[in-house]
Amino acid sequence: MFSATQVAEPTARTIYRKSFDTATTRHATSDSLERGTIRRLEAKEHVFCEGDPRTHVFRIEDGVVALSKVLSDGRRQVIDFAYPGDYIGLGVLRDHIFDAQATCPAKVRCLSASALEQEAAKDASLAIKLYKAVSAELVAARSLLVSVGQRTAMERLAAFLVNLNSRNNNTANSGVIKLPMRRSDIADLLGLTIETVSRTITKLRTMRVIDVVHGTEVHILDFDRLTELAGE
Amino acid sequence: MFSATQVAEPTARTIYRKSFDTATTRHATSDSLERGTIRRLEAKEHVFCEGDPRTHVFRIEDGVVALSKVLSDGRRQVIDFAYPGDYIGLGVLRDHIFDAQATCPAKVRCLSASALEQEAAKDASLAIKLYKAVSAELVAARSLLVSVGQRTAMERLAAFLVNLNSRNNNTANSGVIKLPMRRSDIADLLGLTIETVSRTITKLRTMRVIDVVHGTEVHILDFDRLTELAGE
DNA sequence: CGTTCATTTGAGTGAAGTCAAACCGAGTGG
DNA sequence: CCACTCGGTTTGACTTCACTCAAATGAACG
Repeated sequence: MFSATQVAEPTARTIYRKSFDTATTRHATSDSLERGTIRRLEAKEHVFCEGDPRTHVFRIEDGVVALSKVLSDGRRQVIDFAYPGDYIGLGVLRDHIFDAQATCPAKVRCLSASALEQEAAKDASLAIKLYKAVSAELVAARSLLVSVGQRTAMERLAAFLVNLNSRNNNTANSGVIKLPMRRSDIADLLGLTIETVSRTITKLRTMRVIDVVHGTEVHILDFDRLTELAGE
Repeated sequence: MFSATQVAEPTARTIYRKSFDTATTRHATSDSLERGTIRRLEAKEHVFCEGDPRTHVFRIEDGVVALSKVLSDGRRQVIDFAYPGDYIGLGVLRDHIFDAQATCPAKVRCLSASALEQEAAKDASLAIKLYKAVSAELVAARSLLVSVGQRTAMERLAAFLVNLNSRNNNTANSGVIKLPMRRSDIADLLGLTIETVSRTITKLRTMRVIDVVHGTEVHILDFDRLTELAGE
């Protein structure tokens, strides 16, 4: 809604999980995905805003960036949380149609969108990586849509925690989920209010399914029950 | 939930609007997008089901196909309506994770997913077409997510009608929107119940914003008011 | 230790859901 | 041609889950 004045280099759409598996990335030409300057962001700072020209694609290096759409009356839908390794700003549109905002101190690598495009036009393997990355984002978006459209507050929260847990599992294994974002970010992701998110977390605690430390760290006490609550 | 026994050739994810602009499609190699047998479907028949191996990609030739996810307790979220020219079944996963079901008699062209993949690996321009197509799907999915997560029943319905209208505008210009699907399909798309959809349509009629003929044809009487009601 | 920002908790309300019944063509067959 | 069925839609009465408004609590910081 404000800040983010110095929008150094804005770009497109967020790539999701496993975006560009880095193993196969170290290729002849496609190291355009590796170059690029690092930009540091503080919590709440924008990477780019809706309407900005999409000049860059960003890879998250550290922290979390929320992609969101804000309606004219202030209602806000978070579309996705981008974690380290994920890309944001991919897509075909000239301008951004979402805001991208760090939920905590973060670092992003800035990649030239036009350079990426030109290279992809010549290098099918890079183009396919982009394709796969966006496809993964699509799966994530649709999965969230199912939650928001059909599930209860409890189911949405449980599914959210299970999802976050499986992401983190890829790196450090777990039962512990860091929540590096505000309740309002979670609420806006799940199509709920902060009060409902808070009450639901409290209920999960009294049910002894999770434990919460400092409000930002969730310990899963009963994983089976949690996945059960997530429904389907 | 049943039928669709003869799943001739299942495949991946639905490509959205403007998928593969056909103008540039008539290329050297990429006519793999043009070949392929036609399959006829009756209303409610499945093109493929969740869990089917993703062997084919389909282009809608006629009619409308709904992509949806059905939860174990029967709740259903429609993810997208695919119209003629749209693709369904694109993506990177081995199996389908959604159902695809004709909402009315329809025709689809069946394209081999593996052939498409192999060709894309050699032909950057085809790979980029796939990338653009999936990107467009992503925009559509996220836009729907904003509706379902933040908007009221009235706003969702109005936005849905405006969206359908702009699709049809590309062909025959209008003010008239055909609804070649049941109320339940619309309800499941918007995360509402059929009763709420019905009541909301009735309200739009009494407000003289739209008129409905035979329940399947919407005449827009006050387009400005409708877009206003869609909010943002 | 007071200010600020985020979260939690409480009490009451409302938009959309549920359950149930009526309505409305489009077949179909007596 | 009419009676009946059948799937889909509309309308009505009531309920509920999540929202709103409001206040209390807690954590971080100067």
